[in-house]
Amino acid sequence: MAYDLFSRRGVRDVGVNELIERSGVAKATFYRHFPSKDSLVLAFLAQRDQLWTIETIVSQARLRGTTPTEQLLAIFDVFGDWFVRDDFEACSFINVLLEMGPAHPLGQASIDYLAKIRGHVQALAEEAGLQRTEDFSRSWHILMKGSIVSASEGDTGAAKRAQQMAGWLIEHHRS
Amino acid sequence: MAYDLFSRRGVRDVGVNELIERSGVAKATFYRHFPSKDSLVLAFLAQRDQLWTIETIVSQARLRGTTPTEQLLAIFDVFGDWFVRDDFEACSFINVLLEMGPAHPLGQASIDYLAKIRGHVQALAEEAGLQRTEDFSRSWHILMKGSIVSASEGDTGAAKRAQQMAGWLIEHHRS
DNA sequence: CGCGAGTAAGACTGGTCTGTCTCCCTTCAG
DNA sequence: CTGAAGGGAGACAGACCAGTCTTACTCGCG
Repeated sequence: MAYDLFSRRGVRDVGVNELIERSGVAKATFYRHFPSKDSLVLAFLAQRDQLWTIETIVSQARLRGTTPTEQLLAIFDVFGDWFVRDDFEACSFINVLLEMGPAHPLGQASIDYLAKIRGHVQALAEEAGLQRTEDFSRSWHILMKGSIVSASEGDTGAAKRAQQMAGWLIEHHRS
Repeated sequence: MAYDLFSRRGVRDVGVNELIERSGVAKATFYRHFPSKDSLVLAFLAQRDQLWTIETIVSQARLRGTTPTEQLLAIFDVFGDWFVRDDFEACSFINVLLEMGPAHPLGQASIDYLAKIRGHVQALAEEAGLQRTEDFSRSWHILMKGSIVSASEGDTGAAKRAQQMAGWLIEHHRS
């Protein structure tokens, strides 16, 4: 409920009143469960990490490839399918970070979840036996985030483009 | 005035009342010049294109390199200097696009200005005699946008990383 | 039965937002 | 000198915001 509204329209555009009304819960009940709207947004970000990062991107990518290298590249296959969906809503972590700024607690939380994504990439890179996996995952993440922004602009081929550069990146981290 | 506030804190976070008060102009006067806040934001985006895209990124990059290829790569040298500035405020076009969505007029305008940036890259690629410059500029733009988001997260080395991948991209578009 | 916990509904507070309107002063042209 | 135009200051409207609180109702448990 709140997840769909927040991920589709952004955390700033959806007010507490609307959430209350749509979920059929009373306002006092809401504030008994969450001390503030920000704490609900924090819960949303945690749910986003679980549903999107872990259960969609990472697990899908692991399913689509047999070797760790294939699984890494498969991330952009998953992105390719995701970018053409009509309910494509970009990355909530990037959205919240840019909307609230890195100093805001919600921006900080977004930075942490983005670092977690980078951790998944780094783990796959380790499994693939690549060199300098910290640098690798940071470069890889640039491709992921850049392609997401390009997809927001309407470039549905952004995933393929990023995947090509990702292939070169893997090559340069083999030795 | 409005330019600094909008670019630093985002167009949604800065209200008309604050702009009025800081600029010492009367509210009626403001609304005589601009029919709505959105039209002021449109003017801001145009100014951002002029001051930042054209007069900072493009002209700086052209100054720092002698050949078109060097000038392309110099974009990320300019980014590197920009990322470490304490008043680094990311890319207003990306911010507005993600904040308002691609359907909103301001989101559309941001998409147009981002396409303009891609046009500058494509022109440099033409000068450098690269192949498939449309694809090239779209891939290049992924690196630009990805590194900006990474810089927002605090990765000050994002420009160097993007520049390395940009070098590989140039190589693959030579023939 | 009786009581307390939880909840729906929604009024309310104090603040914000965009945008309109009034009042009054200054400036400048004829 | 006079009158029109424009701008500063700010009240105001109407809508929204997050968050608090009151009222009335419905449960489950002893």
